[in-house]
Amino acid sequence: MTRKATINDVAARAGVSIKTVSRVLNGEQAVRPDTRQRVRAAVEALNYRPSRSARSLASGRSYLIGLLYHNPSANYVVDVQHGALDKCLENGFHLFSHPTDLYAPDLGGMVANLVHQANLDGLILTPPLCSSPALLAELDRQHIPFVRVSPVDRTHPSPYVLMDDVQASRDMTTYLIELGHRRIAHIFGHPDHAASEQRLEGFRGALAEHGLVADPSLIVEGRFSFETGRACAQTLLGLADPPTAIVAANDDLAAGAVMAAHEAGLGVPEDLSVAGFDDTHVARVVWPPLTTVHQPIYDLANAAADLLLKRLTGDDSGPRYVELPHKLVIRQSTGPTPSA
Amino acid sequence: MTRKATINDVAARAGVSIKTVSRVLNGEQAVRPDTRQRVRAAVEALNYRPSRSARSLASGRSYLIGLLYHNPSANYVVDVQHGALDKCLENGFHLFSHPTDLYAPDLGGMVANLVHQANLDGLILTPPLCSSPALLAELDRQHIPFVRVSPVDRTHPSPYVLMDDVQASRDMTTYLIELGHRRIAHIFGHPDHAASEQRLEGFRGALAEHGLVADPSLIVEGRFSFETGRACAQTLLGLADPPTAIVAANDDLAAGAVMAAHEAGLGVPEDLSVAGFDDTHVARVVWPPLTTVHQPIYDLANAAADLLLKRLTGDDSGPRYVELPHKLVIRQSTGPTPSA
DNA sequence: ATACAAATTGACAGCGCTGTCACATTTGCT
DNA sequence: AGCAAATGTGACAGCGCTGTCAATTTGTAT
Repeated sequence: MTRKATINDVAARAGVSIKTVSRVLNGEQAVRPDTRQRVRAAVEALNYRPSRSARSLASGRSYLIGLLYHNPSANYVVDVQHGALDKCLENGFHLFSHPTDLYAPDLGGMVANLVHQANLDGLILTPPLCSSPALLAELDRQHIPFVRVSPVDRTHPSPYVLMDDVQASRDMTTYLIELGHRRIAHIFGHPDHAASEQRLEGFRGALAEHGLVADPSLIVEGRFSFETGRACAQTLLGLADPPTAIVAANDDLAAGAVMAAHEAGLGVPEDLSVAGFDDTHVARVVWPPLTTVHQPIYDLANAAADLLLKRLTGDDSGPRYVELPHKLVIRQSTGPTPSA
Repeated sequence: MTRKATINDVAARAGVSIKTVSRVLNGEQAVRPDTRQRVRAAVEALNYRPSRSARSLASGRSYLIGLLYHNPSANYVVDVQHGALDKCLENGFHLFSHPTDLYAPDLGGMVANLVHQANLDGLILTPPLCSSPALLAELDRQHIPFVRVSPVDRTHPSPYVLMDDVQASRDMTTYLIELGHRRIAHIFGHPDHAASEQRLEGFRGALAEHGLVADPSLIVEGRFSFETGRACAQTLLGLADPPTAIVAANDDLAAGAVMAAHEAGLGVPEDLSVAGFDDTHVARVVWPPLTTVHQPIYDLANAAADLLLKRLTGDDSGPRYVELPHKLVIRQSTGPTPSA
C-alpha cells in the first residue's frame, strides 16, 4: 500500500479542483451531475477517505458526538452505545462514550470542558443527566447542541426521544389486575430518575381506573438496584397484609424481589407475582424469568443520534421528538392470584 | 466566554515562540526550567487546551485509540471500556469503542480500514479478537500498534495483559474437591474463546492432582450463554450418574445451570453445587448468588491501555506483558457433597 | 578573555481540508 | 440576439499545530 490518498489526488484524477471534490464530499448542491459522477469515481478508485483532522481543523466541526451517561446498568449503556454508534457511522460521524457524574460539583462546567477539549459537535444525554436543569442551562448558554433520551421535561426546546413510561406502567399494572390481583405493591425506582415518577403515576392510574385505592404502605422506595429491590420486597412481605403482586420500576429491583420471595419460602408466581421493567438481560437470567416491559433502548438511541445529526447538518425539517412504542413481555414471574 | 485560546495566545502571553509552547506541551527536553514555568503559567491562565485536530493534522498522530470487541457480555464491555478510557484520558488520549464481527469475511481489512478512517494510533483487542491470526497478521503488515487482553498465544511479539485462567480454574475445581465432591462436571465456554480451553485445562489439572479421572460425559460444550448453560445442565442432570457439582466456564453458563437445577427440583447447593467464572453482575443476581472467580477486568484494560500508550509515546522500557491476580469469590451456590 | 560545543529558542513551511469570493458558464427571458 | 440572473467552478488563504533547520544563547575548556 502506498501513501494514503488526499483530496489533491482525487482532484487530479477527476480533473477538477480540490474545492469541487470538497463540494461533492459534502453534498453541496452546486455541482453538475457529470462532474459529481467523475469525482465519485475518482474517490472510489483511490479508496479515498477524507482526513477527519484536516476537515475538522478547517471547518471548526469535529464530526464527533458525545454520549453521556451516569452510572446506569451495563446492558443499558451498551444498547445505547450501539444504537447511537450505528447511526453516527452511517453519517460519517464517530461517537465518544463518556461516564459522567451527575453529582459533580460543577457538572455543567465539566461537561462543557469535555466538549471543548474533545471538540465535540453535540451530545446525547441519557437519564438522569438529561433532567439536570443546571446541565441543560450550561449547555444552552454555551450553545452546545444536544438531544435527550427519555427526558421528563418536554418543555425544554431541545430535541428528545422517549417511550411512554406512564402508559407502559399502566399496562403492566392493568395486566396484573386482570390476573385477579387486588393488593399490588410498587417498588419505586430512584429519585434521580424522573422516569420513576412516571412509572409510579402509571401504576396509580391503572389502580384508579379499576376502582382500587393505592395503599401507601404498598409503595416503597428502591434505588434501581438488586439489593434495594430485595430489601423493599422484604419489607413488603413482612407486612400484616402483604401484597400478592409487585410491580417493580426496573428489572434489577424485580430480580431482588424474586430473591426475597425465595428467601421467604414463597413461590413465584404461585404465591407472589413480580413484574419488572426494561427487559434487560437480567430478566431472562433469574428464575423464573421476569414478566417485564420491553424498552426499545437501541432504537431510542438510534433515533436520538438521528435527531442530533439532522440538527448538526442543518436539516431542521424533521420532528423535534420521537416517541417509540413499548411492549409487554409476559414470562413466568407473574400469574393469577393465589386464592383466585 | 471569548474565543478559545490558541497556541499563539499562550506564546504571546509567555513571551516565547509557539514552537517553545509546543515543546513544553509535548514534554520535550530542550527547554529551560524557567521558560517551561512561564509557559505553564500562561497555559493555566488562559485555560488553554491544544486542538486535537490541529495537532493531529500536523503530527500525523491522532491521540485516539480503538477498543475492539466481539459480542461479549455487556458487563465485560463496560468494565473494559472504563478501564481503558480512564488510562487514556489520564494521558490526553481518547477512546473509540467499536463492536467488531470476528466472522467478517475480511476482518483484517475491515479493521485496518477503520483504523485509517478514524486515524487511530493503536488498538486494544479483547478476546476472542485477540486470537485471530488473520487479524494479527494484517495489523502487523500495516504496522498498526496494538495490545491484547487475555490472549492465549504468548509467542506473538505484541504486548498483552492477562490473568492465569488455568490456575483460576484449577483453584475453583480444587475448592469443590475439598468440599467433598468427586463427580464434578465442566461446562465448556465457547470454542471461539481460547480462554475456554484454559479453563478446561485447569479443571482437568485439579482433578488429576487429586487422583480423579475426568469422566468425558461430564464435560459438555456450551456457548458462554445462559441458554446453553441451561441446556448443558439439563443434559448433565439427565445422566444415569449425575454430577454433584458443576464448574461452568462463565457466570452466564452457571446461571443457566442453576436454572436447570431449579427446574429439575434440585436445591442449590444442597443437591448440586454450581460455580461460575468472571464475577459479573449476574453472579450476584441469581438465587443463590454464585461462587465464582473474580476477574479484574477493569484493571486488565487499564494495564492494557497503559502498555499501548507507553509504546505509542516511544517508551519501550516497560514490560511487554502484565499478569494480574484472580480471586475466588465464595458465595452460596456451592456447598458440601449431598451424601457427605 | 577566546574558541568551540552544547543547550535553547525561533522562523517558517506545511499537514489536508473548508470558507470566501471572484470568475466562467449556462439558463431564462424579452 | 442580447442581457441579467442563476448556476457551476477554481484560486487562495487560512484552521492550529508540529517538524525541520538555522540562529542564538549558554557553558566549558583552554
